[in-house]
Amino acid sequence: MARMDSHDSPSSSPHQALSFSPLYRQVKQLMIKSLEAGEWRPGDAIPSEAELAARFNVSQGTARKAIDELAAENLLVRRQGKGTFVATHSDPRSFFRFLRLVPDSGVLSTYCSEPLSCQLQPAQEDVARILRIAPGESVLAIERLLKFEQKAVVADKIQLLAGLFDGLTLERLKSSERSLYSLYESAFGVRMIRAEEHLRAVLADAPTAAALGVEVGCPLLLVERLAYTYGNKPVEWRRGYYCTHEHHYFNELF
Amino acid sequence: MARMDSHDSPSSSPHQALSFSPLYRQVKQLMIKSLEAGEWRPGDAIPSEAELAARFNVSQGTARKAIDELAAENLLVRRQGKGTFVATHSDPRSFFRFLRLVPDSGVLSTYCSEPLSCQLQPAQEDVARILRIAPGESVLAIERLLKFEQKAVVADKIQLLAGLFDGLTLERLKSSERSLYSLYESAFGVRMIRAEEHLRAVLADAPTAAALGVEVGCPLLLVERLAYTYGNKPVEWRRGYYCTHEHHYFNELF
DNA sequence: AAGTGGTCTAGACCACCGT
DNA sequence: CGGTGGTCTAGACCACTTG
Repeated sequence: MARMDSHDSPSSSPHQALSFSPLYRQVKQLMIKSLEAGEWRPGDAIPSEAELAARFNVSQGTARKAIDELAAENLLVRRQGKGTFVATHSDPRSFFRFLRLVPDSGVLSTYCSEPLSCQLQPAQEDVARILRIAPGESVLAIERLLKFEQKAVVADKIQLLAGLFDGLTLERLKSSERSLYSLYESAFGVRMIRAEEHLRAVLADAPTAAALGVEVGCPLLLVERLAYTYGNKPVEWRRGYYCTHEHHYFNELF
Repeated sequence: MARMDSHDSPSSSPHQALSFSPLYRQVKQLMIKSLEAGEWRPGDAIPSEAELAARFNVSQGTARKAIDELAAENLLVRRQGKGTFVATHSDPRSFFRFLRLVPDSGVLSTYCSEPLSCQLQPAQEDVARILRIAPGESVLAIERLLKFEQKAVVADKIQLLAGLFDGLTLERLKSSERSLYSLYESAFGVRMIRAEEHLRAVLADAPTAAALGVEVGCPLLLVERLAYTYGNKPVEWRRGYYCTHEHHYFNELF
C-alpha cells in the first residue's frame, strides 16, 4: 500500500490540514469497507493477520494495529489461537452491550421481547430531524414490551429508517427468537455499532402505566436512544420507559 | 527486567493458573505503583519512553505498550512532541468525565458546587458494606448542591472513607474553586480512577424538593455512585438526586 | 536543532487451539 | 503438529513541540 504522507502528496499545500493518515488507519478504513460491503459477515472469521498484511502490502505489525483498533471499537473480536471474527449481536457475550437495565439483585434474569405493533408511517418532524431524513418520509414504527421474569419492565417505541428494513412485519418480529439488533443484522444486513442515550425521570402517563402494570404518576426512567450503523449513519431511534422499581440502569465511568 | 514466563518459574505447577503475565503488563504494574506512591504526581510529565525502557530494562516498544494501556484507562495522557503526563481531574478536558448531566440545549453552561454540610459520622450498615469497612467506622458525610446557571439541579449526599481525608471541613470545601475530585487529588493525594453508577427514577421527597426548588412528587433521577481509587479500592459513595427538567443524563454505548 | 511521541518494518519466539 | 493471535526486540524514520 502506498503511503499517504507529505512526500507522496506533492500537490498538498504547505499548510495541509486533515490530509495525513497513518498507514494502519488506511488499512482500517479498507477493512471497514469490507465489513460494510458484507465481504466479511457477522460471526465469520476474517483473514489471518499475515494474509491481511499481504493483501494490503503492509507489514504484519501494521495490519495488526488496524485490527487492534477495530477490536477496541467492538467491530471485531480476537480469539487467540483461533482467529479474528466479525462481532455479532447474536453472540450472548455482547447481548447486554446495549441494554443497561439490570435487576437490583444482580442476578441475570430471563429476558423476553414482546412486539405489540409494527407499521409504516410518515416521520414526524422531530424524528425526521434526528434520523436525518425529510419530514414525511417513511419510518417503520414498532411498539414492544420487554419482560424480565415474565414482568414488563420496559415499554419501547422504536422508529427505523424504513428503506433499510423492507419487509419487516409484526409477524416477523414475533417469530424471532433473537434480540432486535441480532435480527437487524441477520435479516437486513444492518449492523448497529454505536448508540447515544439520553435519560430523564418522568411520570407514567395512562397508556404507559397500563402497559407496564404500574400506577399513573409512577416515576419512570425515560431512555431515548439514537443508534448508528457504519459511517455514523443514524438508523434507529427509540423512546423507552423503564420501570425502575426492581431494576436499575447501570453505567460504568472510566 | 526478568521475564516471568514458564521457563523462569521452575517451581510452578504443570497446570499453573494466573501466573503468566506479559512483560509489558509487569511494566504497567510497576508504573501504577509509581503513580500510587506519588513518584509521578497529577499533571506531571513522566519519563520519556526511552528512559522508561532503560529503567525497566525492556525495549522501547514494550514500555510503549504499557503506556498505551495506561493511557487507554485514562491514567496517563499522551501529547505528541511534548511527553506523557499523569492525568488530572483539574484538567478541564476531563471535567465532565464523571458528570454525565448535560443541559438539553447542549450548550456548556456555567457550573457551581455549593457545599452545605460536612461532618464525621459512623457508617450506616449499608454504606459500610458498600465501602468495605466495618459498620460504625467513621465516614465523612457531605451534603451539597450542584448549580447550572445559578439553578440547583443536583442534590448530593456524599460519604467518604474518613481515614483518607483527614482535615476536610466545610470551610475547606467552600473555599475550593476546583471540582471535588480535583480537590481530593491535590489536597489528599486520592485519585479517583473509575466509578459505577446505578440509576433509577424516583419521586421527590419534601427535603429534596425544597433543596432543588421543585414540587414534592416531582420525578427525579436518582444516581448512586461508587467511586474507586487504585487497586479497585472503593473510596466514595454518593447518592445524588438529579432534576431532569431542563437537563438530562447522557451516555454513549459502544 | 534537539527531544518527544508516533509509525513502520522484519524477524524471532511464545501461548493457545484444533486436528 | 500446523495455524492463529500475542509478545518482544532493534532500528529507521516521521510528526510535533520547544527553544
